[in-house]
Amino acid sequence: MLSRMASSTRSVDRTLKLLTDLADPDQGKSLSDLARASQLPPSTALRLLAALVDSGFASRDVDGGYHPGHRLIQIGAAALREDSVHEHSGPHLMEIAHDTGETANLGIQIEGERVLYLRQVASPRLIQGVGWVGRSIPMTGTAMGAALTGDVDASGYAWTEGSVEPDVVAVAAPVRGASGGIIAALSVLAPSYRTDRAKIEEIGACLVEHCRALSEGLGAIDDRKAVAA
Amino acid sequence: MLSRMASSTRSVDRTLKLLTDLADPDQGKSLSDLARASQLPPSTALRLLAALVDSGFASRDVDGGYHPGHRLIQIGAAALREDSVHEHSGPHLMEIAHDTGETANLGIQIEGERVLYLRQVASPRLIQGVGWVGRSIPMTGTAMGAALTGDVDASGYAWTEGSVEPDVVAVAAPVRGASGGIIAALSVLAPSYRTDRAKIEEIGACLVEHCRALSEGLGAIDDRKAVAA
DNA sequence: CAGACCGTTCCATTGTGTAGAACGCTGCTG
DNA sequence: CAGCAGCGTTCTACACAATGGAACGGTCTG
Repeated sequence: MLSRMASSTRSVDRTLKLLTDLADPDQGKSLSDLARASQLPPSTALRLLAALVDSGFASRDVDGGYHPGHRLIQIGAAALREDSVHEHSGPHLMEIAHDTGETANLGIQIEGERVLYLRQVASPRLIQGVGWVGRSIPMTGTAMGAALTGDVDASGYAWTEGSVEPDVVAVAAPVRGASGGIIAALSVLAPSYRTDRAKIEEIGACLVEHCRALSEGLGAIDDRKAVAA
Repeated sequence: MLSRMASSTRSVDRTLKLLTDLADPDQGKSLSDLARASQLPPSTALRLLAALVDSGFASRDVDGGYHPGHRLIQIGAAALREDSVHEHSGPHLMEIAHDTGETANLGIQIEGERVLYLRQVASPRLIQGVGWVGRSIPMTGTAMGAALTGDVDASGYAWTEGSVEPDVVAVAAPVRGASGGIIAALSVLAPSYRTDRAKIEEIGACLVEHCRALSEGLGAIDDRKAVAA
């Protein structure tokens, strides 16, 4: 691993890595956890985390554990607000969740090879435990990934079974921006046992229709340049 | 300004400052703008920003301007998801906006002295231009601030006129967590000309009711410790 | 009680971050 | 058209900020 001859900014790179780990829901949040995840000596991790705490990017609870800080929440909220897709998808997601009775999601492509769940409206009747917002899944083999690459059937949607989780059907359709390119995807996740072929078609039609409306709204409003680069 | 003898982490502190400025909607986004805002020589700012870009925290558009990057969006989404207040306030905000016909907001206290707008549902009929999410206002003299400090009238809400913006009435009520402390506030913003005393009372009653329901939901679910510290 | 693991402080070493100088570029303005 | 101002960028020698090993006290386990 003698990589990174990029620009000689070790402490900064390390701190940003720590910051990323800090926001990762799957990670432990103790000093040693974070130090180990970043392959740093505890003393170094401690100092860098202290800098994050000083700046409000992290906070510590009484047990000494680290959490995302208020500044991170502030910046995140501001960044999301600048994302017009996120902004306008809200009502559509709610309608989709209502009409299909299943969980509706908004996803975008990040880092070229993954899908980030940006927003989620849970099935109205089902009290759903897991939230996927902020997590990412691979592009390949998933309905979201197919939709984001434009790999959809004649009706305009893609679907898979068991790709994200076992016994779950995923249906997805692409959202297009003002430039015509695909900038996001809407999807629905539903348990396999209550999802037959007819249901999938119904969901697909619903998604395609809402994606069309959402794309139209986005095209009319603004062309945010570097939002999903 | 000979402060910060804190812990000797200059480059990190500076980078985090740049990151904060980057997400500030009111700031210019060119290299010189950011360098000036942080009082840094351009060469230094360039290198630190390059580190942010390398890590995906920032991105550059074709003009050379800087923007929040995908990682920032990812982290922001994850951080917001961990905030149970944000999560559960959604339906309440929508109902409030629907029932009152005005814009409903969720705010929390940050840095001890300011109120951060975390979430907003615009008035259903009014196509509202400005979004306040991610921005902050002072505690003192605002309805949000009063609600967050518990400074409410007998009915359980606080209101002001013209404190955030001229000719706007603000009404706010506190949300309480499992520990009983105030962790957030819901508010409604309405133009003065269509808001008389009776309307304010109506809005106040609506807010208090929803805050009660929201607090109950939060108390029953989970006690997120350091979320508003 | 020994051992493991934790968070934290300290400090000599060194390598990373710093900022000034210099360059090419674009867009003003007299 | 020449002159100037401001931009983004590269390069470099120097100095100081960042590093991580060692050592300490605390808590938890077996």
